[in-house]
Amino acid sequence: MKLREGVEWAAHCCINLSWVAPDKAVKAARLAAFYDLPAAYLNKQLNALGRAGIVSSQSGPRGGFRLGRGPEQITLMDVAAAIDGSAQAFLCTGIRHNGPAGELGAPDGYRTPCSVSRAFSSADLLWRRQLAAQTVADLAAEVRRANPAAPDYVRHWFDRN
Amino acid sequence: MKLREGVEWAAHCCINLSWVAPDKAVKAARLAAFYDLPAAYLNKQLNALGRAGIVSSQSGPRGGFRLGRGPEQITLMDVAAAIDGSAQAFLCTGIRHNGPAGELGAPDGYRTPCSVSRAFSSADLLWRRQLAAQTVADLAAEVRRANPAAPDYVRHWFDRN
DNA sequence: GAACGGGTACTCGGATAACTATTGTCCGAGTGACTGTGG
DNA sequence: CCACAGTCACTCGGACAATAGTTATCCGAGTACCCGTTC
Repeated sequence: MKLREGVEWAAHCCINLSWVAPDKAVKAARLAAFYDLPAAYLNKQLNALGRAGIVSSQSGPRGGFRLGRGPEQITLMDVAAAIDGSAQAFLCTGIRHNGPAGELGAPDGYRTPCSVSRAFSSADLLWRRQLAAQTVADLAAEVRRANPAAPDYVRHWFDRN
Repeated sequence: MKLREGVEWAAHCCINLSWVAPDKAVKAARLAAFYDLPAAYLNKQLNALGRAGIVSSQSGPRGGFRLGRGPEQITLMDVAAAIDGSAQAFLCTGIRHNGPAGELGAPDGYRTPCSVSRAFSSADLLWRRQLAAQTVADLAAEVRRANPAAPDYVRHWFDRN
């Protein structure tokens, strides 16, 4: 089980975007440069955030990305789902319906869902709840507590160019 | 984020193995036939379970697999870790140390762990706890509740050959 | 009749190949800003 | 001086390639059983 690397990038970018002036768009290349990331690929991830409404984008000169809504309205689950998809980790393929095992459920098939599937779903649910409980604003506040200079530093760095 | 398909197979096989006589080994081909799975590939997964001590294996005629310990001692987390690896879903690559972002932590580097990483770790922890709280014995009992005929059916089917 | 040794068939285990998904790159479409011209 | 049209440079967005990871297959190593032989 592995999350795509883009999730990390996207989360950090959201935090940074929460610190720049709301009316200022930051272009992908600039966001990438802050962490030495491949610009074109980060752009791809930001596209995904855009499709999910987490950021809004604008083409052309003075274009770029900005948060699509307040940072307290964006959860980590939103970000993870936008980049990595919202499918749950365990996909029940229903193997118990195949072969001799299928006879057990006859004649009307299994009625209750697979116990294995339910077990994993319950774990998934906790994972999702925990991510949904943490917003970009929360993370930004935490970063600020550990490093009070961060917001200003970020804002000014993105203001240049 | 996606778990390997083998996790599902392994979980079901563990449940089935919990129902056959403890001194009877079941060969991979037989376990596979029960669900119409590719035998050689399932064998690979069972190898992984063996390396983790979840099942014990024996070569040669009358060989096969059996549970390495009582089903109440095997958690779903054990199974998932054996097949899918125990690394957590979110791997912090520490991008904040790269490029201009790295200057923020200067001169002695960041001291507290990345807030994004911590957020995902907390979700991971809940996921793991939930899986670790459910044993193969629990799942087997649940299957039995939904379908009381299952244990006998399985035991007898695996007894033939 | 019992014990022993060799052969045989069977099953796991890891090495090898095919395939799918993720990661990375590139170029075209769209957009706003700038410049020069005319009123 | 102001308004306007044309041109240009810039940035996103999706199409295309490279790489890594997962899925599937195959053959060799090891093991217990069976059978024939010998004491």
